[in-house]
Amino acid sequence: MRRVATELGTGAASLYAHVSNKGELHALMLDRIAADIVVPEPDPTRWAGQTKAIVRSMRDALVARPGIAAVAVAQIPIGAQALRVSDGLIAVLRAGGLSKKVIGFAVDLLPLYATAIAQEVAERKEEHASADDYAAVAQQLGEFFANLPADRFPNIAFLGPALSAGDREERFEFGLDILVAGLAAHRD
Amino acid sequence: MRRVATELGTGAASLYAHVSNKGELHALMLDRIAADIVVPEPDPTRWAGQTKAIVRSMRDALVARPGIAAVAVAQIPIGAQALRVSDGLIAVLRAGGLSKKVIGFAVDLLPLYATAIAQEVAERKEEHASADDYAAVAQQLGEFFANLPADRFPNIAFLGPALSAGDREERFEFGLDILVAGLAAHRD
DNA sequence: ACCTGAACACCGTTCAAGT
DNA sequence: ACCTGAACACCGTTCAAGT
Repeated sequence: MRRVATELGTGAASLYAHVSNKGELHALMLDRIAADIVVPEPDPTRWAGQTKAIVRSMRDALVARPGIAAVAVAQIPIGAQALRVSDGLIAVLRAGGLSKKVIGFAVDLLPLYATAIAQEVAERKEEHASADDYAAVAQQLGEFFANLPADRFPNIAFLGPALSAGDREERFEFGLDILVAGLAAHRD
Repeated sequence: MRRVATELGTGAASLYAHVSNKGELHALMLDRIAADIVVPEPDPTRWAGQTKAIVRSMRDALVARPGIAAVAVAQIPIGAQALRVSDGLIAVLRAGGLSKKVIGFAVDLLPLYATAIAQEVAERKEEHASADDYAAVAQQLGEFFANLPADRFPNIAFLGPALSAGDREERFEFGLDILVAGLAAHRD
């Protein structure tokens, strides 16, 4: 609140004439950010790809503002923009032929995934700020796993490099694949 | 740090003789908590159920300590207990016949889900502390969606009560179903 | 109705000083 | 080697006082 106020050229106390607390400001910020999320015109033949595109867009909108993902977890989004996105997501899932029940759950599950991934990115970025040493940390972690006692952790040893394979993007896309494949499997 | 120190009968400064900062304390706490997570003896015929059981156990361990889930997002767990759990999870997924590549990704994705769900529970609990009015809030939210203009949000309107159907447990189990079904679909 | 300065009740961390 | 009190640099929020 103090930093926001400073940015606006006032004191923190002045903000309380416009929002009742930090939570309300967060909710307003989140809905503004939701305006960036792109929802496509539903196409029944491409529902899986369209669903993925929406979740990607959600993640991008959150990742672009470090810190906001942590705020998103605490909120059920009911602003105008959030409703637009929810409606668009439901439209795509309907086009995919999913049942009402599955859609009702998926409309929570998919944003949860986007938020969790975005938060992970933001939180880890805090630790080792520069993107160049992300690879260095990843390699260091790989070495740590490789040097673990194989008799105590035989399955970690079995997995080997596969445990730390792939960058952030690949891992995100894998999760997206899993989720959409799982939704497809739940079609009646 | 101040509260922990008070609980221990000292001042906050004393803690810095044992941990270098709050993050290190969090890491230690997280590994302690991981001791509660139960991993079964792998049974190839029941890998899906066993995978679900581990994720449930992860969520339970986190939900039992409000606030710790938010901490878990920022950390790659490499303590002794976390490694035990990872090894056990990999063992079950191996028994399920998943490929190394899929296991390597799944060993991140499944804890991410447990953590995200646990955080949601903790964060929302802060808002409306008593569990009795959880149902009240849920109903209020259902009414809010029901009263939305159907011409502006036709897909939300189409979904109707399905949008807010199911309690927290059902929604968690649905996500678990989706994830495990998605993993099963990725078997080569 | 909106804004302000000052204060209140908090934080995590550091550091010189103690044993 | 371990502990301490005091201080530093922060927080979000309230409230009487101003316009």
